[in-house]
Amino acid sequence: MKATKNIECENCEARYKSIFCDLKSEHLAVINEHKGCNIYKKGQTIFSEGFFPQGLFCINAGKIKISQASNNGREQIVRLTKEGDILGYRALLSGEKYSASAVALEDCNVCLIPKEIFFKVIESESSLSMQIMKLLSHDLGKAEHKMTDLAQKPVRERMAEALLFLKETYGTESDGKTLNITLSREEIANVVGTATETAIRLLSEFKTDAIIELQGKKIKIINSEKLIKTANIHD
Amino acid sequence: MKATKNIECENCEARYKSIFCDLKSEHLAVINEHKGCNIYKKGQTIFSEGFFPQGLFCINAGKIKISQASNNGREQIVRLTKEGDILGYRALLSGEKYSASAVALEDCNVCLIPKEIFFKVIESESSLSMQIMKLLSHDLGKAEHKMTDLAQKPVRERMAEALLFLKETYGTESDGKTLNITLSREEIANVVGTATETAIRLLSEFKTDAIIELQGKKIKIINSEKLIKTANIHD
DNA sequence: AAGAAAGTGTAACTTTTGTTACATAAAACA
DNA sequence: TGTTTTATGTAACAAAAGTTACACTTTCTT
Repeated sequence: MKATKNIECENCEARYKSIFCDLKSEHLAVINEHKGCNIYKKGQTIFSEGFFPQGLFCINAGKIKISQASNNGREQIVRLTKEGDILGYRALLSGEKYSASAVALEDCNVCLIPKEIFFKVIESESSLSMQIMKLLSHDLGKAEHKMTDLAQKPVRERMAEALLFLKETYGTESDGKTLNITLSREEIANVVGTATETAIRLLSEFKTDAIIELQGKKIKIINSEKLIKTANIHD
Repeated sequence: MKATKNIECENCEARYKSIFCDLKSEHLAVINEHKGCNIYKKGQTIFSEGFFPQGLFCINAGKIKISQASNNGREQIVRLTKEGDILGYRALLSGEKYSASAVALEDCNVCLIPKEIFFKVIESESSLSMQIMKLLSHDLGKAEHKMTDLAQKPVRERMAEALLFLKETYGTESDGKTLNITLSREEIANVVGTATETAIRLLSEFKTDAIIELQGKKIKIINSEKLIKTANIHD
């Protein structure tokens, strides 16, 4: 049961932050004509692991997690996205099934560009290909960095790094300190790659160490320097 | 001190397995004209983390590991490549520094296409962009899968999966069982993401369990089914 | 609004995996 | 060829992080 809320691509605020920011207006018009918009409520699934993609999703508003289920019951959050990001491109471009599922972290407005239209536009505008290659290769860098972290860093350091990553990705509220994203403890654990209990324990420790403050699900970073030090970031 | 060994792209055997297999001959000629070939001895570095790429490497012959150093002294092998693969594209396409280093696992013959030439060819042949996007998105899928494994699977399962991955990547010798790749125990540990001692212990266990046979650095898979079961592959 | 369900927090316990230490084997080198 | 260095193997031990268990909150449902 998805509600629809159509937005014209020409007027889409999110577009200016997206890979479509420099798209020729003729191509934008084609996309606008064929796209469909949907509202997803918090917790709703945008796409599921194992299915073939039918098109490319564009996020007009809202935050979305992309996660992989593993057969021990836990899940791993592999990417986090926000307005202006595209979604579902990995599977679409590799010609594979979705290797992960996308679930709304808050109410979202997401458009879908049919795959034929998307591929047509890609072919006719080589700068868009460049943008996408840039996006993919940046993602790959991030993923490989996280691989190394998971293989080598203790959970404490990864938790610190995850909080910094959340700040970088979603920014802060007007106080400049409170993370502008609400995740459950389980979801935080699934970003870090640890058990929920361990995530809770570490957040408590960070609080004791006066690195963060906790008010329900809200996390406020009160000592950035110490957090960076705790993350022990290499390079 | 790199020896050079020039090969014509037109006659390059490895090209048929590469992203350049369908390249128009006019573009191939441009690449051939500007490329440079080098021989790298086993253990030699092709590129190093932290430097900016000057072009795209094409592997004519030989196997190469791509690994990230972390500040605890250990390294993580993030990709393994062979003849027909390209090398250094992630950093080149994202416009970033190399996030990993490439080291020859055996004597290699590798060509370098200057970046200006490569980007020129990309722009004029959109099917090549498609190929590269496919490659990148496939890599990204692999990397995210490994992320999830590292976060969730015990070392034993990851070791089993790594052996299957080595078989898939490099194949076997004529007996159909002995892996066609020679890695030190430390390198195997760096693929799996564990300590060298743990890797050795697990290989011994697999031997005891009659899953593999060991003759020096050579690994022979004598019970594929059991290995797959041990890997506990999801999906 | 009351009860049920889900999420959070804390602690004790257990398992896994890394670390240390040392013996042996193989490879490099002089 | 003998010697040094490096790699491999094994075991005991320590530390990290997962699991279990349970109390307490918050949120959802009826």
